[in-house]
Parts: sequence; structure tokens; C-alpha cells
Amino acid sequence: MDLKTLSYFVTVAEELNISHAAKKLNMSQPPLSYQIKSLEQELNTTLFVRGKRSLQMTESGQLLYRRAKEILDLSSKAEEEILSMAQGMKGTISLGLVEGTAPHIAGEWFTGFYRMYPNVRFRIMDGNSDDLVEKLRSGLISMAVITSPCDHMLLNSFPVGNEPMVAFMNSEHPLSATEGNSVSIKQLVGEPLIVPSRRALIEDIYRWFRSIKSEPNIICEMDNYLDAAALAGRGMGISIFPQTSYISNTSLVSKQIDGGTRRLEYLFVWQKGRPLPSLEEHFIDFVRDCTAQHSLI
Amino acid sequence: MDLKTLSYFVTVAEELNISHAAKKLNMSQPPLSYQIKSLEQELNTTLFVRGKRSLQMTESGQLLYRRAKEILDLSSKAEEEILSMAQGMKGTISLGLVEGTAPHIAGEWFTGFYRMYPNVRFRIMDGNSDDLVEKLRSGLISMAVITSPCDHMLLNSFPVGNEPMVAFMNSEHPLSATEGNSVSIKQLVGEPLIVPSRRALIEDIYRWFRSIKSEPNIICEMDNYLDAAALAGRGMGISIFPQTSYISNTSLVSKQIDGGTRRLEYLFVWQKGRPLPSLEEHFIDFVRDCTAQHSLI
DNA sequence: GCTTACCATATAATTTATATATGATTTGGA
DNA sequence: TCCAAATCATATATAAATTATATGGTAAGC
Repeated sequence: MDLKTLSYFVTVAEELNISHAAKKLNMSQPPLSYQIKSLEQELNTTLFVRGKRSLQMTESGQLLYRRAKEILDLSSKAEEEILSMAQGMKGTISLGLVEGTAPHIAGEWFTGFYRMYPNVRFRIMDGNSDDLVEKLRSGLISMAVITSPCDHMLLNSFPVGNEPMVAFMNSEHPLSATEGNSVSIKQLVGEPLIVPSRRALIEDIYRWFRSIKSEPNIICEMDNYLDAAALAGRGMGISIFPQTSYISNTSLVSKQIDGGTRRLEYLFVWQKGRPLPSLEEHFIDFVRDCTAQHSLI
Repeated sequence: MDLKTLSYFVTVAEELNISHAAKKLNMSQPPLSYQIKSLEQELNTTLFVRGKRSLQMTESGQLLYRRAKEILDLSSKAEEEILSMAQGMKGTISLGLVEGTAPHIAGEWFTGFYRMYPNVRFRIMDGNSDDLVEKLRSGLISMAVITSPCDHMLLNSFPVGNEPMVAFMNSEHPLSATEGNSVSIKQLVGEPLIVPSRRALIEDIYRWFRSIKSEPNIICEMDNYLDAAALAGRGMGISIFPQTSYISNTSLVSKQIDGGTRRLEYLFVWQKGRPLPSLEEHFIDFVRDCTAQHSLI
């Protein structure tokens, strides 16, 4: 008993004429006769009484007709459901990632989500947070991971992780010899600082210094992590960047700031009030779940 | 998408391992791989993510799994239903028919019921009504058509038809020359009567005569219609039998009694309080329906 | 009484399903 | 680190099922 045979049966039951049913099914008459007969054999019953020139359904036939319609209905609905779901699960997720977040934060999002939705494709752009917010607004990307703080009223957001800010300095700099793996803000007072060229982050750094009634001596704002590290390595100053942006270089020493309490928060953001394709909605939910599970551990 | 493929899919979904699933399904692994893949192609989606050594269901896969189980469930239930119904519709109906009823009353029951239940077989016995009641009691038959009246408290019954009683007489008998096709009871007073040898019927005849303050002159009780007709044909008397038992014979004339108001009622009877196989129940319902439809016409 | 409509059967061709053999890749353990 | 076991995919061959063509029989309609 398979779906094809059942639909043959249903057609015959509705036409009560094998030849007409065969025409309707785009097949010739003998195979249809054969299929009906073998269905009867399989069910060990008589479905139709063949009277000379007319077919008539038996009691069993009538029961099977009702059931067959239910089954066929259910399965065609299921098929539609799957097809439309497959449709909704195909597409591209365009995501902006602020420099440095890809491997340690977003890495598992892609592999995990890809497992559930293998027909998804990702288009990932990087840039600094201000760039990414601009790209979001212009619709070039539909979601992004940026660094906190985020004061945009037009964005939804939730935190997806954080990491300590570190001070990179030349290995001959006096601070590189301090005990432990940390320096305090107090120790950085007066030091020439190289910082990421991002307004929100720079404001953060100002806050740190203000909390000890001081102010930072920022001599350079830079976009590029590598260049900033290079400058610090050459002794131009101390560069303050997130830990993951570290560069292995013997002339370079990194120290956490205030024992790791000065941290950079990463936020997952997307535009408020603009409906997203369901695939991207799913992705956002997935990322939220991932983050929740992580914070449990 | 057919049921076989769906059950393959369900097995794989439960094992999450094609090789194991194939073993469970008593088939080899490659065709199973092939079937799953072609199912994915048909639905234009990915059902499983093949990771190195493990399978994982996608979102679409999970949806299809739920639906497939519903569909398979429904169809196996339907199959059982049909099979058990086919079982209940196979069997023999043993029926007693009082002489003369077969063609004009019961004929269409058989052809009509056989159309609905082609696996049914009939075993038909005839005899006079008393014999049939005895056969019912002994279980030799499970239902019968007998002539009214029926005073058995142990039988269920409903009427299935009636027919006029007729008087057969030799064509030279004076009554055969009466106007019309009827004689009255009054005219039969004193005539030697040949009647069926059935107590209940004879009592009926006595009632007819009592109603005109007379009594019948019964000279012979006979079992056999043909013999009775033969005796009447030879001028031995007037034989009173149901109309259908007429015999074409030039020396024989038949007249209805009291304009066809003296009638023989046929009853369908079966034993009270003894459960019958569902097939026979259905037959009784069918006969009841036939009768109801006829009385409407 | 001939033609048409219709179902059944027989046989052939095609398509589909399954098995065997094999390759590639990965995991787990010696 | 390398070997063995496990596992999925592919290729090819075989078996099974499905379908079409051709044909016959039977009953209904003109």
C-alpha cells in the first residue's frame, strides 16, 4: 500500500470507471486494472464489484476511500509544509563583524546554524563598529556584532560576550616589568596612548580615567589593530585594544587593565521595526540561544 | 514521496545512522543512502547533515519526521481496519426460505447484498414454515423467511411482503366462471378445500370462515404446492395457496379470495437474544432497508 | 446485428529498486 | 602515529516492479 496506489484507487473510486480514471491519470487502462487488483490482493478483500459495464464500490471500498483521502490529504499537506519550509530556509544571512570577533565569538554560530539549515549561505563583512552601524542603516547588512556601548535608539541588541582590554607595550617599557599580568589605570596616567578610532570606545577610556580623577593622554587613534600594535612595539606608546587582537611579537608585551575588569562588551545588533526574513529571525534566535547556553556554563 | 520511502526516512531519523537503519530494514546500506538522497531531491531540501561519522537532522528533517510518523500511523491503522473489515465480511449466510418466496421477495436481497459484500456465500434451505422454525432453533440456519402468523416468543421478526391467497380450481368448476378474478369466502362455503399443511395458516383460514359465521370444509392438508394444484386440477376440490405458487396448466383456474384482501404475510425471522456474526447482522439490516424502500414505492 | 464501450489478460519494454563491490574519510585505540 | 573499524558515497550490475501495446470477451445502445 503506497501513496501512488492509493491515489489510483481514489481516482477509480471517484470515476467508477477504470478507463476514464486511467485517462485522468495519464496512463493506459491495463496497468490501472492491475494496480487495483493487486491492492485488493494485498488487502485480501474486494474493493469494487465489476458489473459488466459499471463498477460499484463495496463496503470495504467505501471505507478505504475515506481513509485514503485522509492519508493523501495529510501527505500532500506535509509535502507542502516541507517545501515551503525548505524555501524559507534557503537564503543568505549578511552579517557584519567588528574586527577580531569572528573566531572566538561568532565561530560556532556559523557551524551550528549551518547544521540546522544547510542551505543557508553567509556573507560576512568586517569593519569598525561605526562602519557596521552605517551598513546596517543602509541595508547592506541585516545584523552585526559591534562593540559596546551602543546608544542607537534604532537598534535592537543583546550582549554576546566580552573580553578584557589589554595594554600593548614595548618589552623595554618600564610597565612591562610589573608583577602579574595586569596594570592599573593609575599606572597608565601620563603614558602616550594609541587607541581604536571609535568614538564610543574612546569615551569609555575617558570614563576609566575620570573615575580616578585623571584623563588619558591619547596621542593616536587608529583603525587597524596591527598597525597600532606595531607602533606600540616600536615604543611610540601604549596601545589599548581588546585581548583577542594580540599579535605574537617578542618585542611586544600585553597586560590586562585593572586585573581584567576593564572589558569590552560585544553586542549583537539589528534594526528595530524592520521585519526580517524568517531565516534571519531564526539566526538571531539561534545566536541568542547559543549565548544563553554559554553564560550558563 | 511514498510510504516506503517515508518509513525508510523514519528509521534513519531514529537511528541517525544509515548503516544501522539499513540493517534494521533488512537491506543494504547503499540503496538506503540513495533513497534518502532522492527524497531530499524530491523535497528540494536537506534532511540530514552528513557529518563525517554522524548524521544530524535539519529543521526540515525534524518537521518531516513528525509528519511522516503521522502519515505512517494513519495508513497502518487504515490497513488494519480494512483487513479486519474484510475478515468480518467474509462468511456464509444460511437462510431458510419458505416455499415460493425465493424469486419475487428474496431475489434482490442476494444480488444487492452480494454487490456490497462480494465475499459472502449463501446457503439457502427451503421447507415449510414449521420446519424452518425448527431449523432456526437447532442452529442449522440463522434466519428465515416464513409465513405469518408467527407466535414464537423466541423470534425477532419483521414483515417483508405479502401476497394474495388464491383458490385453484378445475376449469370446469362452477366458480371458475364467476365474473372478475376473485371469489368470496362466502362462495367457498361447503367447497372441499385443499390447504397447506401448516397449523398457523390453517388457523388463518378458520378465522376467515368464522368471520362470516361459517367454517371451512378442509378435506386435505398438503405440504407440496404442485401436488395440491394437481389435485385441484383433477377436480378433487379447491386448493388455497399463495398466488406465486401458481402453475401454468390449462385445466387450472386461479381466483383471488375476497378481492385480494385475504393475504399471506411473509416474515423475516431470527432467534432472539443470540448474537449473530456481524456479517449476518449486516444482512438483516440490508433486508430491512430493502423492505422499507419497497414499501415507500 | 453491428458497433461501441469497457474490463481482463498476455507479453514486451521501461523504469525503479536493490545488491555487490569499492573508495574515501574519520575515529579510536595500540 | 599508524592501523583497524566504521561509515557514507559512488559505480555498476541484477532483480523487481511498473507501464504500455496488442488483443479478446462481453454487454449495452443504435
